[in-house]
Amino acid sequence: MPRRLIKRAELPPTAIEQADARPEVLNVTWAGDSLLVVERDPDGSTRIRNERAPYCAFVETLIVGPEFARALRNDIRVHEVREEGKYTRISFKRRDQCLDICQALQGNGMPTYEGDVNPVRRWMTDRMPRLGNHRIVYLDIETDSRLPFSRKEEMRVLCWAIEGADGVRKVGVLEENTDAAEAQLLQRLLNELQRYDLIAAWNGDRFDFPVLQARFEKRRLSFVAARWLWLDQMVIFQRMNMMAAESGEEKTSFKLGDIATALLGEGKDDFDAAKTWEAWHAGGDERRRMVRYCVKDTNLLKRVEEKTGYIGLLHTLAETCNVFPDTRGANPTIQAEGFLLALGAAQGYRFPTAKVGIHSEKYKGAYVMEPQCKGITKNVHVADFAGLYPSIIVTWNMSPETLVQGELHKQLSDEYAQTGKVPWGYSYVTLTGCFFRTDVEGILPRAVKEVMRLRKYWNKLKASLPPGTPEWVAANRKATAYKIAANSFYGVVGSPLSRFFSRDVAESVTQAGAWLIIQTIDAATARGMTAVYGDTDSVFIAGTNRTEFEVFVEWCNVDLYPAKLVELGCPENLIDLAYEKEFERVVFSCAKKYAGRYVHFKGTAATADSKPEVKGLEFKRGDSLRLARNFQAEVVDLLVGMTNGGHEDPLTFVEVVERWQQRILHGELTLEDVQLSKRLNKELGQYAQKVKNDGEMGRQLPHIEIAKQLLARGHDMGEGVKVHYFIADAKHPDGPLYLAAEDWQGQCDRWEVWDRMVYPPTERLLTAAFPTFDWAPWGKTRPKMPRKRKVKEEAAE
DNA sequence: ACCTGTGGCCTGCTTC
DNA sequence: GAAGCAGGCCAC
Repeated sequence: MPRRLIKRAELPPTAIEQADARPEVLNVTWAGDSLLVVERDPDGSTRIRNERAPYCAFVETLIVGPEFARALRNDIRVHEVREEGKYTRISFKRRDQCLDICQALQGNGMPTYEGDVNPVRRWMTDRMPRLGNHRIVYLDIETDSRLPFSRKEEMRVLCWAIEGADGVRKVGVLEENTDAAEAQLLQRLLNELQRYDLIAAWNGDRFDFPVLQARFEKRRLSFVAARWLWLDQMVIFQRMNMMAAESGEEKTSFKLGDIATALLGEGKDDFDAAKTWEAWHAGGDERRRMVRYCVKDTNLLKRVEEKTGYIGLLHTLAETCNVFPDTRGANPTIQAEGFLLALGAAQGYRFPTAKVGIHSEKYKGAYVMEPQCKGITKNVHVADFAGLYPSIIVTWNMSPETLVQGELHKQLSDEYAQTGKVPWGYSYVTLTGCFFRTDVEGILPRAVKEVMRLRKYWNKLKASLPPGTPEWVAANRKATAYKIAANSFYGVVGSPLSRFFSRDVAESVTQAGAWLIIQTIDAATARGMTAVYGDTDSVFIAGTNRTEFEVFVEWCNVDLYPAKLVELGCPENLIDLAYEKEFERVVFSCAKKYAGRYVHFKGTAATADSKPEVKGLEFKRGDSLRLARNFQAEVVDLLVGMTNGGHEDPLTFVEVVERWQQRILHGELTLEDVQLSKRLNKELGQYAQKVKNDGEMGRQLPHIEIAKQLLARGHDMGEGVKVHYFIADAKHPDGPLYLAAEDWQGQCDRWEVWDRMVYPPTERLLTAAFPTFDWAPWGKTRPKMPRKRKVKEEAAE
């Protein structure tokens, strides 16, 4: 069996990607029964036009037959019936009628296709328009600080600042505290925005955009939101940065000031944003400072983009997936839907109408091995599967429509049980018992292959260009966009809310992966090596050397997998194990938590400034104490650091532990040292609240209780907000006392900070590295409380 | 039309 | 102190 079937990287991209002379489409929005289409002609003129919203469903031409087609044409709800080859398109006058008829046809055993597709997506899929080259503008506004966000309708806008990607800056300041002056201020903003197509603001979806919308309406300005794409730059930063963040410190805050400081080495202007009203009211220098602060913010937004290129990448992804680069277009489901519907349409394939209200049991996921080694383990070799899930999808030809179901599945299972051989024409997944037909290529494997082909094309082009040039950056973005798209397919198949959901397919993907790892571990063990760890797509092997392990990996690729996959009926083989790195030493705290230092990474020898690899430890977590992170970082450095590391005497670490213990119990502590940060992942009201057995309301988690307090003080405490707090007194008579960070007075519960928050994470790591040494005694610093007297004794007095 | 997935560790709260 | 639950964040 050939190891590689895809050799099409030389071919040019599809026609979709080639430049054309059609108008650029900047935005399409669904309003009532029409679509608002924003377009720009080659001469640069922009216009908004109305189109009838397309409400369509497809049926199979062969099944529907000419007579039923006639009946449909005579139905008053039907606008048009058109045969388009294999499928017949039925257009409806209203969306609810389209959905009703789909359900009725489905009930009568006539399958319908794509009947639930949103009209904007329908339009995009039918047209495959040329995505506009959106002119980007960064925006920030300052509003009356005396009002909370919940009263945005009454919240006067005090000033605005915009900066185009081209560097053009404009500012507007409220002249006087009157409605007329504000109307004038906002009208100027609207005029300036006409030159742009995409508006980016930090936290824009939760603040700037809704406030502006509310104020435009309040001041009765004529305003069509659909003219622009609205992009919350913070949301895409969070999404794209998730993959890149190195330490926990970077994750504690998504405030623009903190991000800019970390990224650009320069934060926001020194100005208290909670005092905008006072600053505006004072006028003069105070007011000018507020305006400067606002201008600086928009400039930071622009520079964050120049540094990260995330909006540029989003635009490329949007182009690739036939969606718009706004906040919504950053969702993987939206991207995958856009890509798959477009690919299906181009290849004459339509997807079944999505069923509503499916909810399903969770399915089994990846294989994670308990670490099999204690202490400091030397010379551990790591191999992983390249693009595991996409390659499984192609190798087994897994797709919702190639999955064998019902009676045939039973027949094939019986046949397999009797003969011990996978029936011809099908592939088999051992751990789920699912079969996939292999006589036709599934739409999902087809999509994965197309994405892989295009990724190769752009990578090859990138390699031919001088690094850093605009052409190189563009090719790099294209390649990255395709990689992201390829990885999102599996998640979308596993999501019950997506139209491509198939529990069996998703579980077969993960279980084929688990099976592959287990085969690999078994083979390594049979050769006398020791598998010490593995997670999803990786194996960690000790008791071998570099040459032997290289030979083993090659043998897996050339012999082991091909033979096993033929037995399972796989039509091709994209499975590829790659030797990634060797750890000189590695310490496992538990599954998903370890630290190690390299001998080499992908063949390149580690140098004195190579950083150790740290996974999952509190050092990497944004919700741990800074003191806990710094303490653990020092211990990690002594354990596995390149220049300071390599210590193997526990007493070296005892000194460090005692120094940190003294510092925390007696030294100076700042708020930043001891505060915890946790996100609100729901609206405050959505959190479960229990009633205790005694009838009182139970306590909620500290960050939720604190968030309620802050809300009462007028802070915005919506979903996504990070709550900062600290432990003031763990032994307070009314139960543990947590306080909001803003209530910091320089005091906290030092014993609690050390015993419960700072020491345990590192204690676990030390115990993992030196299992025979007792690390517990350093963790009990709180003095014993005088024993509480029993109520009886008290009463007797 | 809020919404990619599962596996795993850990904390805080309540009850037994 | 153990067990069960909610919730957050991380590995993949």
